[in-house]
Amino acid sequence: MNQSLRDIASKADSPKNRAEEIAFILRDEILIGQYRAGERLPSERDLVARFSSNRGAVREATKILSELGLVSIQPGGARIVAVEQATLAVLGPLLDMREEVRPQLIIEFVEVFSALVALSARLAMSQATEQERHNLAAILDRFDPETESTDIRSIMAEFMQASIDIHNNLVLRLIGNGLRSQIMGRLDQTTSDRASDRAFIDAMREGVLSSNADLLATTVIRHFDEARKRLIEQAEINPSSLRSKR
Amino acid sequence: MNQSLRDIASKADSPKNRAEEIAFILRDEILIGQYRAGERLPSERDLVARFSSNRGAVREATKILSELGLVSIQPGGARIVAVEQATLAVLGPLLDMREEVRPQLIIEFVEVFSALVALSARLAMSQATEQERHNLAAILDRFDPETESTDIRSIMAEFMQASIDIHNNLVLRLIGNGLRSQIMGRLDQTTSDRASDRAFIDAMREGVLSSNADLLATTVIRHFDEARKRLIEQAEINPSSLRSKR
DNA sequence: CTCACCAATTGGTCAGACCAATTTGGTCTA
DNA sequence: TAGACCAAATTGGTCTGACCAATTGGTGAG
Repeated sequence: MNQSLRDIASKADSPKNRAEEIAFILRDEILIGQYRAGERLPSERDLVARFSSNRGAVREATKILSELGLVSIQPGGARIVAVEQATLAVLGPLLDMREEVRPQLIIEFVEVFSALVALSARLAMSQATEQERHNLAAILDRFDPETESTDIRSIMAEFMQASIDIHNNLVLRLIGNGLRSQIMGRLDQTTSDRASDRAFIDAMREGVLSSNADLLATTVIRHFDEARKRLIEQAEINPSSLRSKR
Repeated sequence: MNQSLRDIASKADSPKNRAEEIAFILRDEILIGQYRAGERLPSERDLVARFSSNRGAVREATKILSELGLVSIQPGGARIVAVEQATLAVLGPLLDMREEVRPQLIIEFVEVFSALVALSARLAMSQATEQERHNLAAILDRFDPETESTDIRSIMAEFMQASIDIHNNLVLRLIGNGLRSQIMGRLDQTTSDRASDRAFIDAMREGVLSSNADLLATTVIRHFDEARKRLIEQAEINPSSLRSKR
């Protein structure tokens, strides 16, 4: 099929103004490891010189980095903070730039995402109306193993959103927002086993219609666990060796 | 005991400069519902007049709001975005300001947190060394039902961090960062059943030492489910009526 | 009533200045 | 020599005022 799919869906964020342009460059340099944690960021005036800009724009840029949790700004100087201290918003850029950690990061994402989908499904089931359960099932019905265009990933994302709309857990919704904006369009089109996907969707459908929260949760967990294993195989490396890479 | 405990632990964020001061005021006004989603934020020049400041500071402030996902800035005007579209960073402020949604929000937090702790414990168990399991158990051992000072909540937080350090899942860590910074110091000191806490800690301890991931996960889930029910009772309202409050 | 057009408003960019706090590097002292 | 101390340079914080480009909203023509 369209082999440029993976090209279309990446490098999402384009700067809206000079400040963001500068911020993104600096962000990427930090994520790439050009500065080490604890080091000082060049002074605002130096950055002005480097980017041929003005302090206003540079200050807005550093403000963004500060919001991302990548730098800590104080009178006297701004210092780089460890990536581990940052916000979810660094996930996307990390996926875009650090090819080495990308496979591992995707695995880690799947681990977390599956738990959240399972939770969300469980919460939704505990209070969904007949109509709402029907709507959830309808989303799952969009899956068609014949056509390769129906991406099971987008269906899961939609299912997640729909279930969040039901239980309306704000915390889960905000986390979902963060994950979605960081991951959407950055995942490769991995070929998956359509038959097992079919079985998975069917199991979920049954769980939804019978309002069986436990069945749903375990189904989700199991499926994503398989997906995770597949990813690990694709990466052709064992997970424990990857763990310490970062 | 010290009755001012709950006073000490709240209203965490204090502005570091004029820009943050302005940003926080506007953020709170938005969260309080003073502007409706879709409405326009006052123009930068108007805000300058209102806060007797300058455009530089005001622009930095709106930049912060934009990073929080609370406003969308475009040439021609900035518009307020629905809270549901925002970042985890609005959780804390919401807890501080909206007393009506506070109980519900805490319940929602517990629902999500428990799932994440369970996941984190499971992941940690899958690759923890003998030493690491021992360290986890040591954290649990800090719990002492006699002294009221040992807060089971802080122990859980520490356990979460320690387990994250083991499996080193960056996605989970970043989410954990966000939740921690928003919740830390904003939860009331609720009295819990020390006996059941003791049983919970013991069960976790056993799960950790025997490296029984499933036992750990179900233990965590069950405990937090009880905590959730207790919270609902304390709120003296039934959850379904609360759900639609927002 | 609709649409094209124009003027006002708004955000984006820029230059330059001063203040207050921190940092730095040298000096003096024990 | 090691540490305390102090002064100068650096750095972020604040402020002013100006111009540009895009959007917006009202006006007038059709």
